Order: sequence, then structure tokens, then C-alpha cells
Amino acid sequence: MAKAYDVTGIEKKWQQRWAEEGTYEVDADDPRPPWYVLSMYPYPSGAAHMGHVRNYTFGDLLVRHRTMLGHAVLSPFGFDSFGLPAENAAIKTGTHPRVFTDARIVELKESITSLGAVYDWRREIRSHDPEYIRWNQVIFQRFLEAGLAYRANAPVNWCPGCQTVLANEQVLADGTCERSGDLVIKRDLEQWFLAITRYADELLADLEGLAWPERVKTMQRNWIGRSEGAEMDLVVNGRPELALRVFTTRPDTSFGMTYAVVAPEHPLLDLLTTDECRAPVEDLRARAAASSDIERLSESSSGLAKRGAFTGSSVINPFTGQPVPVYVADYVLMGYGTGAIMAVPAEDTRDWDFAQAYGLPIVRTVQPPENWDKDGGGAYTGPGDKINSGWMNGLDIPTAKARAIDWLEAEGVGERKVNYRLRDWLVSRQRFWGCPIPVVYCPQDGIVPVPKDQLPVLAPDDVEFRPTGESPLATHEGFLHTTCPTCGGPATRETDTMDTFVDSSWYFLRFTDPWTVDRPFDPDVAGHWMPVDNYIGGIEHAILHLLYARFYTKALADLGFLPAGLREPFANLFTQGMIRMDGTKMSKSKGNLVAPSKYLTTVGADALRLFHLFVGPPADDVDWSEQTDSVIDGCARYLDRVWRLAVPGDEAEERAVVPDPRSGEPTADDLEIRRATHRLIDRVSNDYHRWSYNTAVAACMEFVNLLGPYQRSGAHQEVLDEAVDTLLLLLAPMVPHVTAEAWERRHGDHIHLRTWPVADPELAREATVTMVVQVNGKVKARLEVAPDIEPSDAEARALAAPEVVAALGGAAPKRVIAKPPKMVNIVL
RNA sequence: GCCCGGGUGGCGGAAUGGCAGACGCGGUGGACUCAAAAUCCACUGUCCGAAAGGGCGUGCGGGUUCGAAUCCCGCCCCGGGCACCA
Repeated sequence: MAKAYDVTGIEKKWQQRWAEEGTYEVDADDPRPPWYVLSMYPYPSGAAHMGHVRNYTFGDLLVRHRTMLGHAVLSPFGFDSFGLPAENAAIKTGTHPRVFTDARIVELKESITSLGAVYDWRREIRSHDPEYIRWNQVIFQRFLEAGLAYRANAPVNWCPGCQTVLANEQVLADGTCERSGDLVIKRDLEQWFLAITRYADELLADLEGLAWPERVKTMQRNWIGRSEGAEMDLVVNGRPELALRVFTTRPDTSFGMTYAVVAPEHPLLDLLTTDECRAPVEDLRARAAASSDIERLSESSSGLAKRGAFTGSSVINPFTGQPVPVYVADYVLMGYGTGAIMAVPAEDTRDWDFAQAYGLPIVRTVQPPENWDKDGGGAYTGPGDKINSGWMNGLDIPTAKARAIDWLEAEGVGERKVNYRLRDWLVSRQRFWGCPIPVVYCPQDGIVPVPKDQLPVLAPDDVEFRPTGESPLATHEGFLHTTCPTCGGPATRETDTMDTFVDSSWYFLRFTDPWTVDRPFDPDVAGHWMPVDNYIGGIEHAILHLLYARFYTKALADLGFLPAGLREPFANLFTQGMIRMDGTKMSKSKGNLVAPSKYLTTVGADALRLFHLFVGPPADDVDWSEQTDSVIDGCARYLDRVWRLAVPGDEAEERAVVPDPRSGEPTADDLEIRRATHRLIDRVSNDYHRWSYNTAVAACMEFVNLLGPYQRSGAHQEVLDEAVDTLLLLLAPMVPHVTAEAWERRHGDHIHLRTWPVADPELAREATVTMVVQVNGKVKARLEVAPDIEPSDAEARALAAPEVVAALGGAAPKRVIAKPPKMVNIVL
């Protein structure tokens, strides 16, 4: 496409200007009100792809718009630079992950700059910077002091072939190791945890106040999974000293408990199992230990029949005093509640299925609807009155629940209990390319934090990457062996590194004050900018990253790193849609990436940005198809039209076509343009406000459709200037280069330092509006009326319209609904 | 199975109780040109009709309302998330 202006030249020129002049560098002492815009920092994967373009277009637009609205806008950028791809590349090619990563950062930074996105690059953070590692480790040690970081045994994915723990992502769908193909098994290992569950209640409650997409909040709620119920002791029949503790959310159904179930890993299983039953129980336990979660799940589809075994013992139902048999089954998970349940088949679908398979009795304790059993029956989990429940009979479920808990507490056999699905965060990774966990193990003193003056603990460079599945740290003698900071004796270092989600849990705080040398950031400076006003990123981070970052913010505030009142990091979250191609997400792994670079050299960054804004609502996915290029061309054509309007006489040909503008008294047509100008300000400002950029662009396109003919037919100089200047200002955050250049040619100064225009309500008011006249809801006439027309006048004008008279055919209207100045409906 | 989204021309989408299809893409015709490109103008939901005009139309079926793409009830389809959590 031939462009009306020098796209590449102009875009390069302004990108340099913004960088050299530090246009978007701000400091905490800036007198303007603070505003913090942040796009989720990316994993440096090399040149930017379309997903980046979309993400950074929205972020950049907000930065520029907020600046024009008079804010000091903090707009930092950094890189989530630890992670698996660099380490896998090292294993494959022998290149050190740092070399590999740094090269990709340079590439990504350059390609983001070429989109015209502006950042305060003085604040750049890379997760693998020694200074970032230092503060990551300092924070970890404070967590350790506070008991928020601890070591515990955990069942992890263990690959026998690789002799290492695997991340969940490294376990394939069939339960095998992605590298060796061995069957991954569960194994208990000592690992580091962060006590996120301590904040479970606050993490749940504070979701209420966040201006986040509802579905993200729902996903977090489900993930936290709070459930209220009761725990109670079931005394083992014949062994009064032994009790099985169970958790239930339905204490009201206790009278219907016809058996109990323990998880295969339950510590009492051995004691409960009688000699006659030992063989099948052991068999089941061995199978559960050897099988992956995936296998356990896939077995569930084949029924519950071979998933349980009778232990030979029974426990007393405290409500009925009757003994019920105890089973072991793998549908009960050791990791949730107490690892044991009371089974009420009548009111729980899994218990129902199990009872059917093992021929266990079923007693209904809630009256199901009339035809329930005729219609197939099964477990009934709906509302209803209590039956077969002794003193609970006749109560509704909520009341019965409360009474049952009261009873348990009065009898001293149980109490109210809240459980969470959320588990503590396992942060140990047997990986090299991550932040080392800064502790040493001493045979004398146990776990000892590395002293502050020895931080950061950095991984050594002289390591060899081999495809053994083991971190090179674990076998590096120089790194591994050290002395205990407490007793001076020989000790070994922790060789695990932290989950990279730790790095991304506080980077937005370091951005506020990245120069501080004696702590991660100054609490007051962080408090000045925080919380982030606009956080922008992909929906794929809805749970993990956003939950961890919220947890970190709360914990850091409680530990004095932040003002105590700062409870949430991201006031406002926006999740932009992804780019799809042939129905699947566009991604490097799928090999269906479209490189932005080809558009930058032809239509330019502005046109590409405009496309992303115009193509649809920001939250919606974008389908990249054969037609997309023509739409992008359309955006480029529009920018040409804007350019010709704003910089007339640039081409000799143009001068001949466009007459010189007039001066003197403005005509009615001129006033119509002024009106359109001021209405445009309102419309576009409102669209920016509600993130409706596609309609903002449409409004600007309509406006140019109006101005083109106006200019060619002989415009009034001042009216045209006002119109074009306004248009450029409104477009400036969306298409920063072309508007900057056009503005500079017109006024000599910098458009992005100008203030956002404000509409004059007087000028924006319409002289007349179109009023629709309907007869029985069908449009019959359109009348031009004054915007403030009285209902009686509107009615009279409507009834007098010739089309209406014809439609009525002399009949008297039954009813007339007048909603001036928009509409009058005449009902016959 | 459960929980969210969503379904509007040939396509992306607009309209959140009041003119359905703004704006753009694509298409058709025209102006300019020796010609093309670029640019500009007009038309473009569908059916009937030569036209004037009229019928139909926002996944399907009901309902509320003077009036429904929009609100309510039931269903169908598509996309996403969670999935033995007691």
C-alpha cells in the first residue's frame, strides 16, 4: 500500500523522541496525582507476537490517555526471566540460560519499542538480576521467620527414570514423564511451602471490593473453595480409645450414615484393618500409591466397584448409637478435610454409587419430591424436610445443620469447622534457572538462613547442563558444600530454587522503587503508587499469579514491607482476549504465530494498533483470518485520510483539489461541524472510559467521513482547525506516532503533553433531533423537533404528520405514548 | 456433571427497553485516468415488486410491555473454566 506519509520515518523519529526526552519517566515527588498502569510482565520469548501487540496496545493507550488527563503515570516494564525454556535450551545446546535469556530480552524489548509503547525503562526489572534475587531471598527469609515459609512432607510427582520431582505441567495426560516416558508416581518428599492458607479467608473476602471481571473472581472463589460444616469423632466399635475423625458439610444427614470411608493413605487404616481383610486392603493401598491422579480419575469412569475394600472394623454413629462398617476407598482424598468421611448414600451421589456397588444400606433423611424414586431415584441433594432423623424430623436442612452442630458440641463429640480446597503453596523446584532458596542445612543447627551480608545466593556459572533431569546445582560440589553460619561446621546448601510464580508475586512493588539498596522497596513510595490502577493481562493468570500476588501483598503488608492498610495489589484488572487462528490460541508452541514485524514495515505500528482497538471489544478473542489483512489495510487507509486532513498541501495534487478555507461569519453548515466536534469529544471520552475502543474508533471514522467532504467543499478555517485538532487529540493515545507528527507540523509542540479536550455543552447541544413516530409499534414517520419539546407538543406534531394521518385512516387512537424527544407511539 | 461467557447481514461488530445492522471489511456500479494503482462518490439484511411500496428478520418456543436483540421462563447450539473437595 502506498501511504500518504512516511510511516517508518515518523514512527522511528517519535520512538526516539519519547526515549530521549524521557516523556514517560515519572518520580514519586511528581505533583500530579499518581496513576499506575501495568501490563503483566512477560516471559522473554524473543520477538513480540500478536498477543503482545494486543496487550501492550491497551496498556500504552491507558498510559497516554491518563497522562493527557493530568496524571503522573507510572508505566514500568520488566521480564519474568527465570523459567524452563531457557534451561531446556541449555540442556539442548549447552548455552548458559543467562546468555540465552538476555539475548531474547534484547529482542523483545526492541520489538515492543517498535510498537510505540512507552515505558519508564529506568525501572526495568529482570527476575534473574542479582539485586532482584537478593530481595526475593530477603523476603523469603522474613517469611521463614514469620512461619509463613516452612518445610513439610508432600506427595509430589516423582519420575523413577529421572530420579526427580516433576512439575504438574511436565506430567503428560497419560500420567507419564514427558522426558523419559516412565509412569509418574506419587512420592512423599520434604519440600518448601508458603502458608497461603493462613490468608484463605481474607483472600476470599477481599475479592468483593475488587473491580475485576466477575468470572476471574468466581474462579478464585472456587479455587479457595471455602466450605462450612462440622468435624466429629466416630468411636471405633469395641475399641473406645480409638476414634475416626470425619468432616462433613451435611451434619444434618448424620442419621443416614450407613458406613464410613477412609482414604488409602489414612494413618488409622492399619489399626482398623482386621487380619481377614488385610489382603484386599493392602492391595488397594498399593494400587493407590502407584497410580497417578489421572489413573484414579479415569478409573472413576469405569465405576466404583474395584476402588474400595472393607476394613473389617465398624464405628459408632453418634446420632443413632448404631455401628456402621468402615471401608477404604480411593475416592476419599487424604489431602482434604480429615481424610475420612461419614457416608450418606441417600444424599451424596458418590456415596450412592459406592453403596450400590458394595450392597450397603441406604436411608433417606431428606424427603425427596413426589416422583423422585419413580423417575429413577438416586441420591437426592436438594431441599426438603428431614425424615428418619430422630429429633431432627420435620426440620428444614439449614435449621437441621445448625442443630446438629449444636448437638455435637454439647455432646463433646465434634464441632463447627470450615475447610478450604486451597492448599499451601509448594514452591520448591528442582531446577537450576530460578531463584535459589537461601538456606543451608547443618547437622548441628538444622535449617539456617544464609546471613543477609552473604545474599544474594547466586547459582554458580561453571555448571554443566545434562539431560539427567537433575539440577546441576545438586551435584556442583563448590555450591553444595558450605559452612554453617551459626556453628561454623560443615553444612550443605539448599539446591532447590523457587517457583517462578514467586518472582512475579511482588515485581509490581519493586517497580515503584527499583533503586532502593537497603530493602526491596520503600513502604511509603510503594504506598504512593499502589495499588495498580490498571492491571492488564491474559485470562490464563486468573488463578495462580493473581492469587499468589494478592497473598504476597497481604503478607508483605503484615510484615512491615508495605503500609499495613495496603491489602490488595490490583484495584482494577482487565483481561484482554486472546488471538486465535483456526479456532485455537495463537502461540509459539502451536507454530501459528503471525509476526507483527511484517506490518510494521508496511502499514506501520499505528495501523496495527488501530486494528487491535477497532476489531472488537477488548475482552473478546480475535480470530485471525485471511480477511484480517484487509481490515488492517482499512485502518491504514483511515490514518491516511486523517493525515491528509491534518497536513493539507503536503502533496501538490492535494492543493489543486482542496479549496482554501474561508474566514468570516460561520454558516449553519460550519456550526453543524462545530457541534459534531464537541459531540465527538463526549462520545469518545465516554468510550475510553468504558473501554469501548472499537466504538471510539468508529466515532472518529464517522467524523472523518464528515470532515472530508466539508474540507473539499470549502471549509471555514477556524471550524476546520478546531475539528482536526480535536480529532488528533482524541486519537493520540491510540495512534501516537502519526498524531504526534501531524500535531508538530500544525503547532510545533508535543501532542502527548497537551491536555485531553473537554466538550462545551452549549456547542454540543443539537438544534433539532429526530423524533420517531410509531403506529402500533411500527415506524411511520420521522420528525425534526426541538430537543426540549413538551410531551403535548410532541403528541400533537405526531398526530398531524401526514403518514400518521394516512395510517390511522380516520380511526381514533386508543392510546398515545409520548417519550419526547425520541419517540411517540400511537396505539390503535 | 457443575459454574461462567456467548449466539445479530457474506465477515468483524454496533445498538442494554424506544429508528436493528453504526463503523469497518468484502461485493456491485460510477467518477478521475490512454490504462492501472491510489483517491473520491453511490448502493449493498432478506423476500415479493418494474417502481412506489409492502412482508419477514437478532439460535428455537413461550411470556411481560404501548414497544423486546435488550427483561422473565423453558429448550438447542458454540466457547471457556472447574471437575472424586465429602
